[in-house]
Amino acid sequence: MSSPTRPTLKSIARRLGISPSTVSRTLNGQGKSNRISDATQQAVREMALELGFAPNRLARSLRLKKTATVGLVIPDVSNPFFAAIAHEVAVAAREHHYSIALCDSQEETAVEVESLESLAHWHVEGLLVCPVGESGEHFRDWERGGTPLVVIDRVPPGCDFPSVTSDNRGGAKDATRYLLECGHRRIACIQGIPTTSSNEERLAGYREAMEAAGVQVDERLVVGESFLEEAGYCGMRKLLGAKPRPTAVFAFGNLLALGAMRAVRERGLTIPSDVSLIGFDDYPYADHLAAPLTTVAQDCRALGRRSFERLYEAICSGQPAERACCRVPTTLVRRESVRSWE
Amino acid sequence: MSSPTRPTLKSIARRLGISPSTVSRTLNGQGKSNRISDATQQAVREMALELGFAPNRLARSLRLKKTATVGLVIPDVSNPFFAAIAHEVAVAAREHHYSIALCDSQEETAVEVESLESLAHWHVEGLLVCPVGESGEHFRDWERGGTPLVVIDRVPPGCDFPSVTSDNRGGAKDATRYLLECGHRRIACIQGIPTTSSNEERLAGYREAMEAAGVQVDERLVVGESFLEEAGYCGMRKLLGAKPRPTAVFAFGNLLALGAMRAVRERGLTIPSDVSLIGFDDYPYADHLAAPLTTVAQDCRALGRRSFERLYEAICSGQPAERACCRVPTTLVRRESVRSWE
DNA sequence: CCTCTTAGCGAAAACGTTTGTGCAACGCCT
DNA sequence: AGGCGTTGCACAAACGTTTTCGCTAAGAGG
Repeated sequence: MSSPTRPTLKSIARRLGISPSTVSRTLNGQGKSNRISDATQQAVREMALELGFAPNRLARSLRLKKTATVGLVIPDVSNPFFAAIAHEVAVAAREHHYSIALCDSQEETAVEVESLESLAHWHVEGLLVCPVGESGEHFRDWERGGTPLVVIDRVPPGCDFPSVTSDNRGGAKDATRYLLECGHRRIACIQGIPTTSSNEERLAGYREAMEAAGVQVDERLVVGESFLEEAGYCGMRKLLGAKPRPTAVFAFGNLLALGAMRAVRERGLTIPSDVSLIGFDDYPYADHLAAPLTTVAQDCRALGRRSFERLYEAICSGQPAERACCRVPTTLVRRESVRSWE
Repeated sequence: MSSPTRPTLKSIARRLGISPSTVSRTLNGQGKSNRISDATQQAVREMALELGFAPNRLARSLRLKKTATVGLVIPDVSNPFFAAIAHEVAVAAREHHYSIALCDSQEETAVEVESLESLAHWHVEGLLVCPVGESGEHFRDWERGGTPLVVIDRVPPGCDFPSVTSDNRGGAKDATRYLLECGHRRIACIQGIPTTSSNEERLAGYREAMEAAGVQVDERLVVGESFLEEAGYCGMRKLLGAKPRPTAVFAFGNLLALGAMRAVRERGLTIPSDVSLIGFDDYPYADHLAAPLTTVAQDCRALGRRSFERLYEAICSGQPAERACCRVPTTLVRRESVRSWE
């Protein structure tokens, strides 16, 4: 009872007493060019409809060497930032009649490696990946396959695939400059995974702005080593213990900011009167927080869409996408988590 | 240069001067049972390693009639609630060596229908779907295919597939009772899509609690018709305009609560002094909101995991999963968005 | 009546696997 | 020497498509 064996080209052909090729051609709109009579075409279409025929895409893909599928590898889909990217990719893929195979690498490089292999087995036509970022060795293997790949958000060290990322340096620079303009001088930052490009760029932007303003960076004030909430919490605890305490903190990720807020709160302090905070990434809730969060908003939708489109072009052209990095601008959205000193 | 044609069973066989079947058997660990000599097996394995052989899962699936893939259809992956489910499903799938094909139905039934079709073409072995919920007609077609399907969160009208949902009625009852205990009597609610089971159940729980407390439900105080943020906003605006104004509002979704907060804020009012608010769904940010949100927390992880596991069992057993609905308990997390009247 | 088009379709190979069956060659027993 | 069991592998079909090539029959032209 379970499987009434879906109809196939063959079964349709058999019922009509014709050959599978004829059925295939009509159903693919090649009836005219192959001189299938209108009568036959009619019959085929009717029968297909009646039986609810759906072509087996496995067989089709095998034959055509085209799967119309792209892989999407994401460190954690439940992170709103990545979720937004995934959403946009899914929408774009649908528009182009592509399917997407999703893997959640759980922020672990080992899982990421495994995911890449799995997707290779499925012969996806292209790969979109937000790398965990610690290492990029395993991407070498992928490269040999000749399947296009586009990296999103974080570029792992030693990886020169085409990428789509936010303008991290610019964003961080804007944020830091803003803090400086507000009169802050002891500005700390809680960074993410230090080896990732996005982190490095943000750090660079931070340093650059500090330097331009002629204020020395106190190295004890740059803390953190992962993008997770816990790291934000620990980082902020450490910073609050420092003396003199920094007057402003720049958190390099949404989860980091969240953890930082938890630490501040736990200490009985308030933002921004006791300490100012700026985050990276925006989200709908930011507006309603106890201290509405000033943050460097990334355009997740653009990230998702642009990356899919670059990949799609590469797939269609048969060429790997241009190695160049595509930068999506960020915008500083000013809310109320930064205190102004005059 | 693009495609150096990945190695196949055949190519390995040719190089070694043996037959593809032998290669297949060794690589599948059936060497012993098929009396392939150790020498041959050695040679095969080495060659496979050297060429970086990866079996073509399309061909494999075609032959085996097993794709080791499940479809996941979600109304909006960027919604934290669904994102959490997706994450958990992805993790569970990986543990069972299953791949997942993702579709975002964009909260539109038409897209959902299309997604189902697409996934059927791919011959996924099972389907997990969080339905948009307006209608369940199109699920009938799926049923004929004999492929197991599990519905998550919302059960559309007239759909009797196995499902995994939160204990919506219980959760809503708890929340309403809590409001009553706090002394509220004029309690409004902003509902989501009225035809969905989750909405109906929440509404039922609300009514039940009200009735049990002997307070009449004022029908003008139940507003709303979608789960989107905008609906929450409009709903709250309407409620704030009512006279006498309700003292408490129960929003049936996370986005609804968000929209409601926006409306309150815009009106220059505060939660909970001017109006109390309870939400449905929990999220990490709730703690840090201006008025830390009291909410009925759903166990998204359990929802995701349980649904995958039910599906997996159905797949393995060859039977469709039990029609019964699996209920995941909710917990009321009390924060500070509800004012207590004595 | 013979050839040439052209319309209309079928046969078969191929994509890369898996698997049931067949079949040599070898050793062993009687 | 003949029979038998075992070892070690090859052949071929099948999964459901797509596509190249070619075939037949009818009509047109001479």
